[in-house]
Amino acid sequence: MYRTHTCGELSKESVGSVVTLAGWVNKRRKFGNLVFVDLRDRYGVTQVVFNPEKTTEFELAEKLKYEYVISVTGTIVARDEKNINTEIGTGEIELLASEIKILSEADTLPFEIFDSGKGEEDEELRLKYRFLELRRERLKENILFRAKMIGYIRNFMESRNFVDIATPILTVSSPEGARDFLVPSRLHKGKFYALPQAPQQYKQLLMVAGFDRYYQVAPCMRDEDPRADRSPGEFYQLDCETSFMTQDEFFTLMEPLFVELTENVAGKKVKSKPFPRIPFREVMETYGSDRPDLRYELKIREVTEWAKTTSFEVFTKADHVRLLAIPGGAEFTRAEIDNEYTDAAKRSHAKGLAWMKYDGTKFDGGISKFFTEEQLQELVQSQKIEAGSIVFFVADAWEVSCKALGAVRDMAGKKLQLADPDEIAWAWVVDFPFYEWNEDQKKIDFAHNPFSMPQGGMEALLNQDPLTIKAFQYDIIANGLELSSGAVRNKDAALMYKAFEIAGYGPEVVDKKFGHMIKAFSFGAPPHCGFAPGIERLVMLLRGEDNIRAVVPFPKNQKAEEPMVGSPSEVEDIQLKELGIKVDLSKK
RNA sequence: GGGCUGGUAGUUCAACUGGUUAGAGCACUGCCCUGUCACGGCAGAAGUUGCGGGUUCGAGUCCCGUCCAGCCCGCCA
Repeated sequence: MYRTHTCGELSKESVGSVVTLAGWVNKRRKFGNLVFVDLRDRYGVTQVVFNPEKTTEFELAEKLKYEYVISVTGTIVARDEKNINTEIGTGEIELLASEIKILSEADTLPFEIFDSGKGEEDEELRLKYRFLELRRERLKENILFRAKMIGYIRNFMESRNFVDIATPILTVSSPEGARDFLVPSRLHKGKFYALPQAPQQYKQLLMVAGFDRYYQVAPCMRDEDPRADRSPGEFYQLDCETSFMTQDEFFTLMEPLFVELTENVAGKKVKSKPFPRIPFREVMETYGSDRPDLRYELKIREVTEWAKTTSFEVFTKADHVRLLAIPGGAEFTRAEIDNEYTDAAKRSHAKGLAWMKYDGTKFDGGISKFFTEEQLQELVQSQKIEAGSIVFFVADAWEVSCKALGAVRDMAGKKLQLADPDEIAWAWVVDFPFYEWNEDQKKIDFAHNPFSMPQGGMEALLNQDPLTIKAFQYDIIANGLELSSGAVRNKDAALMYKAFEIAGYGPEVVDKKFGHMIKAFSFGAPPHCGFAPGIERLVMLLRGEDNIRAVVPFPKNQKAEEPMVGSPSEVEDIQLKELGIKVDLSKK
């Protein structure tokens, strides 16, 4: 028998019993005639003591090195009062060893498992030895949390009559959306399957089929470049869809899941219940982002009217002038303002970032000299500027004036540590625009999913300025992350043809691309809506991680490679031949 | 595809304006140690400073090129 107990479960109650533990040598402390080993497994750490008077295998114990795998039999003894270790769960006892088996030796490690809290090793190295990094506490806990969370989600979904249905992995390529991963077909040379970017069409077909409530922890594959919060290549979604529910009913159905995950699984606080439902336009104008961190206030305000009364040309000529006053920001240095905040604003396409500081009686620095005393006092009164604030301005088109200050808001929130790490501020963003103006092609485009239901239906499509039509399209956001988009779907053929017509697509295009969907909808389709929160983002959010690779067991690097197994790789010529594929690596 | 930051021992970092033999912690090797828990002590081994070229009496440090990594933009609901 390799073990009778795990390294995390023994306590004072077990004193006197003979047990066998197995695990890895986490730490080892040698004295001449006494060896201590911290034995680690998935469940915890137990101290093992080797005393030459109690074991005939002391020489073996002296050979133990980091990460050897051993099995030790001995007696559980209580530690003396002064030797109790309160840092570990099993700190009141130790295993006095009599017998030891070395199950596996370990080479010198590329990095230490026991985390001494210094800097992090190069990520390339950690990915190459991911199986070692996964032994570390933080990563191990993230992976265990992920499993626990998915288990909780399944229970929640099942208890509400959702049915777990698997949809195809080998499916069909579609030109819109993200770039597809392709899989060549052997039986149909020259043809390709595509890996699903999301099971969007299948889940709608399941609604037509009458399954009523569907869910799946679904793998999604997209061949796009990664970001810190975006996995290269593949990720998972809690994909779900419901029939016969309005948008508000759907929110009410799903909200408890996020509350419970926050409170029961992660042990954190939910900032506001029920979750705020903020229209897109309002969230943009107030926070400068469609996924703001709502744990802190810092609201952007429009001051275009005030700006017109000044003689500062940058302001009087602009379509929109907005400001963001940051209490405490008067402390910002010139270098911070110029390099960090201005840079953030410019990345959001602002031409510049104007600022001035307010000490409670007067404004100083930046653009303050362009305004009269009366104009400044009016600003203090109307915007309730607090003493010690810095006031940032962006004068530009609507979107830029919002987004640039949103980027400034993000940076201030991070630098001033305005967010409580133990709090999750959930919210629904609703009323996304159905269409948007494509400046490059000078035409109207779908803003998001063309299958969303336009608010106002056919009436709106026929009579309203398309750019003012809203969709039953929503996001669930938290702490600056977008967890998911979702929508009430458009299941009406006439509505769909009209919606596409406005975006410049004739019925033949719709039929070619989506004929199978329209056909399905023509045989009795229930009204339906859903969403698909990202699993990795949920874990990141609930664990407070800011890199997606910290919550994925075997992630790909920035170039979408997996250094450990060496994917992607070349394949045998015979494999290519079977597929009728020739590789041409010449440029262009 | 573009921008920013970085690349020094197995690893994490240091080396002031160019200046002796490139240092330290952890890991590794050997020895000492019976109550440690980031144990301690003594000794030791460990480096093509990413790579190539240049400037210089002298380059880890300056210049040019190149490769690699992370983050950001593009892209991605």
